[in-house]
Amino acid sequence: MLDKNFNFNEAEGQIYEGWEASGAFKPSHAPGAESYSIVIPPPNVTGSLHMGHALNNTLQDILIRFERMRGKSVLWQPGMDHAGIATQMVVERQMMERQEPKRTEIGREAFVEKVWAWKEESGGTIINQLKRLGASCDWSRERFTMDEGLSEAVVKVFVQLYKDGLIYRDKRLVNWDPKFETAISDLEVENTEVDGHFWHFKYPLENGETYEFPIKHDEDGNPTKWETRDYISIATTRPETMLGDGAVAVHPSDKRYAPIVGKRCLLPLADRYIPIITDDYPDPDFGSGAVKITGAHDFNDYHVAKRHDITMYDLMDSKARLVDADYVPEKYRGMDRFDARKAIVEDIDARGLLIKVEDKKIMQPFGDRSGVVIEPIRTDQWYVDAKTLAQPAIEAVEKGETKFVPENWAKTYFQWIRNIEPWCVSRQLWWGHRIPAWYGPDGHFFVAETEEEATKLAIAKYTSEGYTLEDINDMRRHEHGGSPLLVQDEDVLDTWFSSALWPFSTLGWPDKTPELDTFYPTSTLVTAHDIIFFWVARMMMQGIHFMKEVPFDTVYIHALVLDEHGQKMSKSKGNIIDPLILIDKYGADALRFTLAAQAAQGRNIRLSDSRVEGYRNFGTKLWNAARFCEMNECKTDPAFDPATVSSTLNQWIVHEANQCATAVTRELEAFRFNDAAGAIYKFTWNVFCDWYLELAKPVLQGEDGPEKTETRAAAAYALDQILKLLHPFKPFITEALWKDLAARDKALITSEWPQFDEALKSEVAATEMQWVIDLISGIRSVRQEMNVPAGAKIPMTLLGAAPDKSKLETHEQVIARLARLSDISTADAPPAGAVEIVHGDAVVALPIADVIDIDAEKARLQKERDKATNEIAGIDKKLANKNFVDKAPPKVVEEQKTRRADYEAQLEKLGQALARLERL
RNA sequence: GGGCGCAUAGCUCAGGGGUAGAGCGCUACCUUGACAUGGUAGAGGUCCGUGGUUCGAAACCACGUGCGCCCACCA
Repeated sequence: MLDKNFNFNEAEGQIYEGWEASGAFKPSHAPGAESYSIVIPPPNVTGSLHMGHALNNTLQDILIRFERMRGKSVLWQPGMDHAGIATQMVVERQMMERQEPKRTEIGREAFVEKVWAWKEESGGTIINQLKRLGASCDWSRERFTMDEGLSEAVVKVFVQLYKDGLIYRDKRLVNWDPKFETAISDLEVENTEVDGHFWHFKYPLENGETYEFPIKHDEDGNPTKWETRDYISIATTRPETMLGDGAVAVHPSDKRYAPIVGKRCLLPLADRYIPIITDDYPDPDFGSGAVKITGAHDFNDYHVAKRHDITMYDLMDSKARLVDADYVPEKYRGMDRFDARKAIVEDIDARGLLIKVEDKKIMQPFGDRSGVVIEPIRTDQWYVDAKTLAQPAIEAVEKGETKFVPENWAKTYFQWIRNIEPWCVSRQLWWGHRIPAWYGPDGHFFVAETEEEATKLAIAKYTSEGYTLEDINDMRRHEHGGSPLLVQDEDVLDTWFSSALWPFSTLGWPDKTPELDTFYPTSTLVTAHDIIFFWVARMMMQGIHFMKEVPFDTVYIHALVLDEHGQKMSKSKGNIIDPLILIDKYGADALRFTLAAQAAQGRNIRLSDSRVEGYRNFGTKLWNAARFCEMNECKTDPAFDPATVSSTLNQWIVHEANQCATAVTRELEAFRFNDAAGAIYKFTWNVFCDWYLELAKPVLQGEDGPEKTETRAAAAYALDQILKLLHPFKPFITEALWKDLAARDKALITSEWPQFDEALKSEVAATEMQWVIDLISGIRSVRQEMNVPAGAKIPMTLLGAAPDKSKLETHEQVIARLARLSDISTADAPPAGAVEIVHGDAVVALPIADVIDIDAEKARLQKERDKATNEIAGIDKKLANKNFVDKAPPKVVEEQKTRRADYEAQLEKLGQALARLERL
């Protein structure tokens, strides 16, 4: 006997272990089975489960369980990401807390070892959390981006792209994170508007030259007043970079500055002279119209400097301190950039060259992980030629080889990928895939899979340049102690470089494995829109380049999970809802169902506790329905054939279950998780529990016989259908019930998904049962309105034609029970003093004269009559419209006519009932 | 500056050319033998505004208003 409630805390773990132990999570490889695969978006090894993961993995698990039950050979490939910066940060922080020596003190090797140790010890908490959620990944295939196989793939890809000319080394301006002292890609920079200042400086002209600068204009913009200036006015939001100015630029059309173009001005503090040049970049209407050009510290200026061959002065070191260089005045050397800013403004002011300071909102770049201001710095880095790789990735989506769902997200994808910039992939970190490039003498470098390979390349290269082997050996022993000929690049690759390979690297590439054969391209990628650029686009590029096929058929983009006020959850806001707390409180099933039920396409999800509670209650409802079935010995009967049931009630539930299966299947196929969840919810609660079980009670609790036997089997059948259809959403409770209710040869997780079956349809039964349900509802409604005590039983008389009378007869017992009737009769004329309900073609009379309030009853009937009259008026208006009758589809016109007739009939009966009341 | 999205019940949100929906909340009644984590019955809506398309618009289109988000080098 089942307990009164599902003890999910106790059961979930056991059930999960049972699944895993049975091998249910592995692909079936059943002969002839279609394959279906999903690669998990690998969570950071440092991570713990947040609500975004919960949603993401719930949806994946729903698809996986659905397809598994549909008989496909299913692989959900799990794994984790080494998350370069994030992990390095975590371990360094930990070392600091333990007051251990710093990373730089213990050296690279020791540090990397520590990270691995940390990973073994506490990395991957999230895997266990995913298991608590019920994720049915094939854990035997778990991968890690830094494990041997995947690292091999990374090296192969890097070398191949290099050979293809799609990876190159370049010195250019890059986004530099001074906290982590590494380059980062454009995507890792977050531009945020902050309060800043706009400083206006005077740069004095060389040799005290002067010019007339217009300061007033008439309506037509012609200057009316001039002043004599011996300087050019520039404005900047970043005064500290002025030391690196190589020029001042104005727009060629800017007449104000025409007299001084080509001349030079003094760069204050630096005491250098720099040219005044023209370029299209300055906007004459902004600021003073003159822009200082700092080629080495600003992306715009960089391009201007390149165009005009203007000297770039590198001002900052890796920590964004001013460098020790002859072009930096001694005073500022070694100063932090912000200290330098302050000092420079003061010094400019002291020289009388500060015109004014304005407050100004400025867009400032921040490192997405470090949170510090990003500094554009010139460095040597490795770049991927993303533009070339992007081409086929664009075409693949254009041609529909990969589809976005909702398709709108394809626009976002296109917008970015069509304007893609070179991707900086090198990071000055220690935790990650080391770049397979080796440097040798004379500035040569060699890209190869191994040092041995690189050495061969080097020897060939140096030999070709005329060096003898002996020379090379000399070079090898160049320094005392024998420095090696080649030194490997110190840098590692961007984490996303390895995650871009995830769909094929996890399946065994570069080896030709059966898994690659079977499961690539993967079927569906489930992810949120915030990593379309970081991840989806890059997987598309790498997947197509290396596999010659797109990595997935469909990219399903789900919503972001927000808090109940619509705010993005974040630690700093303190509004994080921890999925594990919800799981403890309401069970994994409840959380999963909530997320699925709210996962409408193209919307954010606002999560609230009450919703989760509601869907936990749904589980309890199901549990108790099952308990009822158990108590009434509704056992699954293998010999039961739903197509041959004889009672209308059973035909109806079979029909409804079939309809529900069709709906759930259709909605899941279309990734409409919310509609799928809604369909099974309604069927379970509003059809099976509210009506079927109630209607079946008289039979189940009545005398033994064929009808009772059939009903028991039908109830068990319907319940089994529910368990199956609900299983992807609520795997634990359904599996528990499946196991408890009957001895089965298969666990629910591997049972067969209900398929639509034409033979199970029964519109006749559906119509008949709807009549019964409406009748009962109608009587209940009137009872309530007339304040008939809930416990009181009252008689009822039906006035109607033969078909209605026959229906009434069939279902007399349940109607009496559910509507609380003492006696049911039929008649041709209504009894006196009765409340009358118009029900289809019939009239239901409840002779409760002694309890009814005549006026209230009149009011009720009048209200209904008014409603019917209004409806008829509305329909008449339509039907009177010639255009409507002519142009609307005949079906719609017919519909309106039928509706009108129905209301008309109702109106007539209501009129008669009112007339009878008048006579009382 | 470009791009995307959203305005429907008190709250959170589905839906979608003809008849307005869910969950939660609210009101009244009900400890009836599966379930009070429940049952029954209710109240509650100018579907943001304006114009257009259409026989018909809450739905489609345009504009407006308000609110989000993404991308972007205005110093």
